Amino acid sequence: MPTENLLEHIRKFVPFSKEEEETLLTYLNVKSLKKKEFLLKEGQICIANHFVVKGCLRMFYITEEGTEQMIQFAIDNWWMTDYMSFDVQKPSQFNIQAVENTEIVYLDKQKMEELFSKLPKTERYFRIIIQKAYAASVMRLRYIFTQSGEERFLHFCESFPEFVQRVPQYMLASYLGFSAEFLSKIRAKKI
Amino acid sequence: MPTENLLEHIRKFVPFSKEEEETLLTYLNVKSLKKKEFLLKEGQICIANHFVVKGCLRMFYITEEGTEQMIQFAIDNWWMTDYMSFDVQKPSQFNIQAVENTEIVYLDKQKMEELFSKLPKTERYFRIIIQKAYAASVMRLRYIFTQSGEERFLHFCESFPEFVQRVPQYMLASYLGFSAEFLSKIRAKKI
DNA sequence: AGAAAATCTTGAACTAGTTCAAGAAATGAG
DNA sequence: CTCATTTCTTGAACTAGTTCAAGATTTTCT
Repeated sequence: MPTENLLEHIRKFVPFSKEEEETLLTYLNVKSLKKKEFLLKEGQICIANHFVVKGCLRMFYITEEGTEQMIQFAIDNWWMTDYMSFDVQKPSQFNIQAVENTEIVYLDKQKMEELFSKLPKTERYFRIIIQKAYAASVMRLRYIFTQSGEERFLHFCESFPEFVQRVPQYMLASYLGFSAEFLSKIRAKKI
Repeated sequence: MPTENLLEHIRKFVPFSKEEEETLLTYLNVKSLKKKEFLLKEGQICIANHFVVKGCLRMFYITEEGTEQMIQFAIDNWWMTDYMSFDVQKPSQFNIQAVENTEIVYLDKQKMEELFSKLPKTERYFRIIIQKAYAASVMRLRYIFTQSGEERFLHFCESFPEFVQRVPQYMLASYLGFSAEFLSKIRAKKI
């Protein structure tokens, strides 16, 4: 049951009663995505918050030069949405796409608001996970400012060894803030 | 009354009754900081979340080369804390310091938790403002990845003209991700 | 299996931004 | 008003990482 993964994740942060969990379930939708399927395209309004049960999503945009710039990834047990667009329901500047076949549970904007008033504890859960995502984003800035491309790559390989195998190198290079060719040269040196 | 500024900010996002506002006030502390006074030093545990009523705070760290790297600023009506340290009460990797004489209202960790259970609506307020801060942080990454140093500077000047006068250039340069010398050269070209 | 699409590699020429050093200008404290 | 501190500027030498282009390898699809 995909929704069970989400409940388990929620329980780690906020305790719910059986009844509350039942109620929560009625707000959730489930979806299976094929590799390369889009959840959001630049210009569209982001209408849902997505929880990855199994698989991998990426958020990216296309630069003026026409290359893809990776912003973030979400793997098992991570939420992914464009809060900028989701919050005020304005067109998004990002794409969200499945990197591999992916199962998600999602909550759309309206249901999320209803859920917050019905079960205020869910708002606590999101306060906590968004706070953690924000803290991680600040740390990412720190790495980008301080470390060289090579250092960032080595550090990333140590921190997420499984992940490095899972996404194409050019996506990882872009996420780390350098060109695909440069990543190829780093690897040539190290192997 | 400095706390009145905060109440006004909160009201923009979540409506409170008079009684609730009274209760909220009892959790808040007020403090005046002299220019260069520290709220947090690297290695200390971050015990409070700070709301700037008037003035300016900066968050930064010292790189291996011994230079200051700016992470963010907070001016009037912004919250500032190191959520990484605040959340799990581990030593911080950042400094928070007043750039000019600054008045703040602050909530310490324990009071914040108490407040969340006493008035769940305050947790909604923080969910909203942290979500906005997170969205802004993602946009900042976008600018850093896509724009050249010069473009980022010009864009920043357009977006926050008053602010550019207010902080030393070397802090702004560091915040924008390049050296103080380079900012000096950009300005020489444009004026 | 075989063709097409996607991904990775390599080298050469290049550039945005750094580093160092030293002086000039502005601001602040007594 | 003056001395000390902080901030800003400028030029020259340098480097981390880019861009372009073309070929090699791997994966995917039928």
